[in-house]
Amino acid sequence: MADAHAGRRLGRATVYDVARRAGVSQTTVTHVLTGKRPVSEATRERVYTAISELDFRPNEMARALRRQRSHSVALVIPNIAHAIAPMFARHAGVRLRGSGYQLTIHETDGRGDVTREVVESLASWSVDGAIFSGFTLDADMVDLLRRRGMPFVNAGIDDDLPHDWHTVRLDQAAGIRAAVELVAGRSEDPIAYAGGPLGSASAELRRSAFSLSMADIGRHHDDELMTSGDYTWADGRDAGSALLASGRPFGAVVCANDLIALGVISTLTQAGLRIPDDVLITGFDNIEADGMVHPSLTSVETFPDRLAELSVDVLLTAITDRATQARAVVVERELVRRESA
Amino acid sequence: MADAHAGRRLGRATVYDVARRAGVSQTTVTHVLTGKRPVSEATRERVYTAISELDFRPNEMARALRRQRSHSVALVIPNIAHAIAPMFARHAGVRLRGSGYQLTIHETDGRGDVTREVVESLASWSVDGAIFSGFTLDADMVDLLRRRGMPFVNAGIDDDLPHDWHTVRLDQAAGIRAAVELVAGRSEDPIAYAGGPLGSASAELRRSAFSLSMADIGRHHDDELMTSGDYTWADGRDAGSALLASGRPFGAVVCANDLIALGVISTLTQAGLRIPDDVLITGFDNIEADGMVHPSLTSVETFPDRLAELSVDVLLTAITDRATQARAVVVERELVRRESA
DNA sequence: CTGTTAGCGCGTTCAC
DNA sequence: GTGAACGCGCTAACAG
Repeated sequence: MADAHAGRRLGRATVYDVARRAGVSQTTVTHVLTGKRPVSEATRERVYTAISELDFRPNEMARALRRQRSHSVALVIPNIAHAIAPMFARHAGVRLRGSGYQLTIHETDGRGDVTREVVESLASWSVDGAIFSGFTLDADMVDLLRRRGMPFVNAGIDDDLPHDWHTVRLDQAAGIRAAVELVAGRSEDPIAYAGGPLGSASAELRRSAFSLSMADIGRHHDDELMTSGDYTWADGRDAGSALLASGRPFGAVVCANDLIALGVISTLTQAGLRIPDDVLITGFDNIEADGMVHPSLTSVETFPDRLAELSVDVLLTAITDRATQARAVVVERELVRRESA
Repeated sequence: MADAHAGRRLGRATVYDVARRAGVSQTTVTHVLTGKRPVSEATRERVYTAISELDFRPNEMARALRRQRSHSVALVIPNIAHAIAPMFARHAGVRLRGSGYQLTIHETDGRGDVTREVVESLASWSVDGAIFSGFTLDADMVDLLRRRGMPFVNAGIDDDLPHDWHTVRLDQAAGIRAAVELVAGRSEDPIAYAGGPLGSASAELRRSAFSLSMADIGRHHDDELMTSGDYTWADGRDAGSALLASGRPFGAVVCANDLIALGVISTLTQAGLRIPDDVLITGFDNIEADGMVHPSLTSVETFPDRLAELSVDVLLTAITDRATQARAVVVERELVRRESA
């Protein structure tokens, strides 16, 4: 009988080649590979030998086409080089590989149109699910994802709205509260707040967490001692100047992130104030630089590893069991004490 | 006549659906999509209408299977969260998307066995080519890549050996030389060197670049004023202590990287020395923290964007024209002057 | 426990 | 300028 497959073999061995060499059918080879049905010990043995002799590897594209899923998960983020994104990506990747999945990374630059385009493309790549991290999905996008039947989780979001999709939140408020309690316990003087940009959900949340925490511990906050600006070192310097210019005395500055804190320290130090003797400073994010500056910066740690692992776990559950109700997980934050407070 | 394809449509529209709706054949739809053969204006119009009406998107897995290439390239790195890796990944991704490619990232933790496994898997994903960054490929791996017919480029390597494959090197020596010349022009006192780990190719290269540069400008280097240690802040602190303990006077410390430099500054400052008045300090890598410390750190910049773009360009050329001779590109480095020197 | 057969959705001959 | 038909390599009914 003519061999329909003979004479191919330009590149790598196929299941068919393995089957022929092992003297079995393609089906059997597949089932040795996937373990989806029992194969006799002897046959399996022969198949494995053939596989290693031919240096066979299943073609993942063919698999994905056939199965309609690629055993890969997408991470969709604004910027892979930003803040905790690299750590998040790293830990998510490790966790996923542990479960037999591959991670692909897609940047959006924070643009909605790009995000939409990415989502559309994910479906055509047979991606099994997606993790959206570092921003909150809008209703349109959620709708699109659902229409495409793509399981997803929205991770690292820092608003405090209720959402009816899987979320893994960062507990902003708890971090700020810990910082407030720390400095309040160490200084009777007024406590200042160097905040993030007005209008940013995350910044507003941190700001109100500050006010609430102050009220909770019976301390009055002074609006003159609250600044706002971008999450940058330069704006942190400005914040420091503004606080000094206010003429109000203050014994501590709780900052909305580390870059701002470092800027504040820079200004105050230049003005002759000593940290932490004259003013206590706390940051937020616990970036690498915190331990390398003088004074080293007390900061609120986000756990990118926990965040990533929880996100992956939630997603994998959603992939396996598409009917699960929307889960909302919260990742705690923790104060890392250093010299500045 | 029975329609063999009728009744499917569980998920997304296929070329066949588009063809039927536009009243043409699959073939024509494909050719409208790929532009690989002329299609009359009228037909094309009808096809496009059908495409948008059905919200059609080609299934990338089917394409990849058919074409034996996925229009994607792999970035293989030890650790996505390390040093310039995030920036590299970002710029490589942007550049690739600009050319219609998708980037996938694969971490190896610096382990040879993982690297090998990754390479094997790349072939089965029909990846078009690979960028290996942050380490030098060994002969075995190169051999494997060639057997698999996978175009690749080895980027961000910092040894100075000749290689017969596509490379994009970092010019270590030029950066060190610039630092030496800068501090030599500003201080007549002996120049110290705080180096990286003994035995690391990169560290050895930087160290010898230091010695050579010193010789070139007619300055004698003192072995007592040369330290070694890991590329960490802690080891930088030790380096600073060692230099002080040597009892030799020195007017500058050229450091093998920024973390070491920040550690050195930390120690020297604590010992009462003023930077840059008493001692000039230079770093290497130009990390984000450099601009946020006091004094801010003069450092040697690596251009991750240039490195990434050149790597992509070399790779794409190799993919297009597999016969090109091994290319060796060098990315310059540049001194960024700040307060410390 | 094993084999036969029919596609997954597309690109690409070969024919007209 | 357009179609019919085949197969990329694999998995999954269906059969025995």
